[in-house]
Amino acid sequence: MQDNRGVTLVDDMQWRGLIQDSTDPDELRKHLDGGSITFYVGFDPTAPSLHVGNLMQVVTARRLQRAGHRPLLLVGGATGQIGDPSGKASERVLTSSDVTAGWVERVRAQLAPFVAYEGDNAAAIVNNLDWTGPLSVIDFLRDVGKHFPINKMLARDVVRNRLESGISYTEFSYQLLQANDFYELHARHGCLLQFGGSDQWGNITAGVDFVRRRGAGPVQAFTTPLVLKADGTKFGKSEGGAVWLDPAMTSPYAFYQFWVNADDRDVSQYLRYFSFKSREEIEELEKATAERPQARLAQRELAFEITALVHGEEEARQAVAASQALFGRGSLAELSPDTLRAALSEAGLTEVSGELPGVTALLQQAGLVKSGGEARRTIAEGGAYLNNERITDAEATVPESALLHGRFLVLRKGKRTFAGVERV
RNA sequence: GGCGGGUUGCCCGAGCGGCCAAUGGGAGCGGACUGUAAAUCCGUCGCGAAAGCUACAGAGGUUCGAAUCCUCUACCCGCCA
Repeated sequence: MQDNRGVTLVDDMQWRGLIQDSTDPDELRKHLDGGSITFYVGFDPTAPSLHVGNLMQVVTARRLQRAGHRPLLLVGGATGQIGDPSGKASERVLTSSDVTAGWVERVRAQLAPFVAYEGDNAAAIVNNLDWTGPLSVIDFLRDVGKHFPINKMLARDVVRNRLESGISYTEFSYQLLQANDFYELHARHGCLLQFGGSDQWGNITAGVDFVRRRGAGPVQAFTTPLVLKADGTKFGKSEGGAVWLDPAMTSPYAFYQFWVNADDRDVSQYLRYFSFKSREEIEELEKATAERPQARLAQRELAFEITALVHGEEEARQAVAASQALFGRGSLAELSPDTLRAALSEAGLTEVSGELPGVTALLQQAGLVKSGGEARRTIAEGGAYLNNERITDAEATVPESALLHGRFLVLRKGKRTFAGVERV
């Protein structure tokens, strides 16, 4: 399987840096560059939405399908109720079953648009609760547990790190469930490959071994690298919180802004990981970044593509337009009412009626600050702006004449956090 | 089961009975410089306009006055059995 220049899927993935570990590089190449195979990647519903940290897996699944392979996207209705100890310093508090059930549905719906359901390699979304739920304890212990030597399990880093701080039998058992998933998917759908984040390596190889021990397989696996940021902070956080894929939790505008603000040092790697642009296009953008970093061409292209992928082209275009309107050098008064309203809606628009509150209350109502004290402090620090003009007096009131087009106010905190107010 | 130590603001971590809303670091936030970048420097960082209020695991108590002393409760960590 290769494109017209003889570049295979695995070549491309290696160039992109997508393959961290693999069970057997030669076999992996045979599978991925050979015919069409069925693969799976799992997502545990640990929140009401996926976040950008999950995007690597989502995009990679899409990438494999585009190359002709058949994706099984697994939602962890069962494993999500148990809790994966991988990478966790302490036991997690269980979420109630019905809450998890709700998250399962949301995650399932969220995953759906990223893959195609037609053709020979039509994707399927599966839920491990379907086969784990009906499994009796006796069957589980006899058919699954028997293949897991305790001494091996205790030696795993994930478990060893927790021996001191404590780990319950529940979390200790997690990898058995995930291993069994691979077996079930192999048996039911002929799944030959699993991939996941590098923190999943232990769980994944447990599955590969398990399939073999039960006399099936062989099956293969690989992991994608952990996404790192040049400044050492965690990837996927913005303004304190996670960047979610759900537009109700992170607006498309905020989502777009997250990518636009990518560090110059990181943007090239992000393009390789997340974008479907060709190697030539990406190298072109890398050159642009090196020559004119201030233009942020690579960031803009990345942000548009990913926002369009997650929220659709129309939303992405609106995020771009809003960003241009708010960050453009032009005067806000010159923006048409429609443009202004659209931009502010993207950034977050609060309605007020009647008399305009003072600037302190306004900042608070618009959600830019949490308390009146913080509003005052921000003003004192020179970090609050009304219609792009610095607010100098915390006691100031807002005159009617400040309303753009007779109804809008543009509030800003710091350099890049905007909020709109509409007088209705 | 016995003995000892611990529980402080988002995190780590100081804290003499009054001068403690609580040292310091990190994160966060703002400013300057820039490119809505990085690095750096500066400022800020419970609520309240203020008076004041609420805070140092929880509940009581001693005291004019407690994060600091006493008692009980919960949780954590050592040592012994």
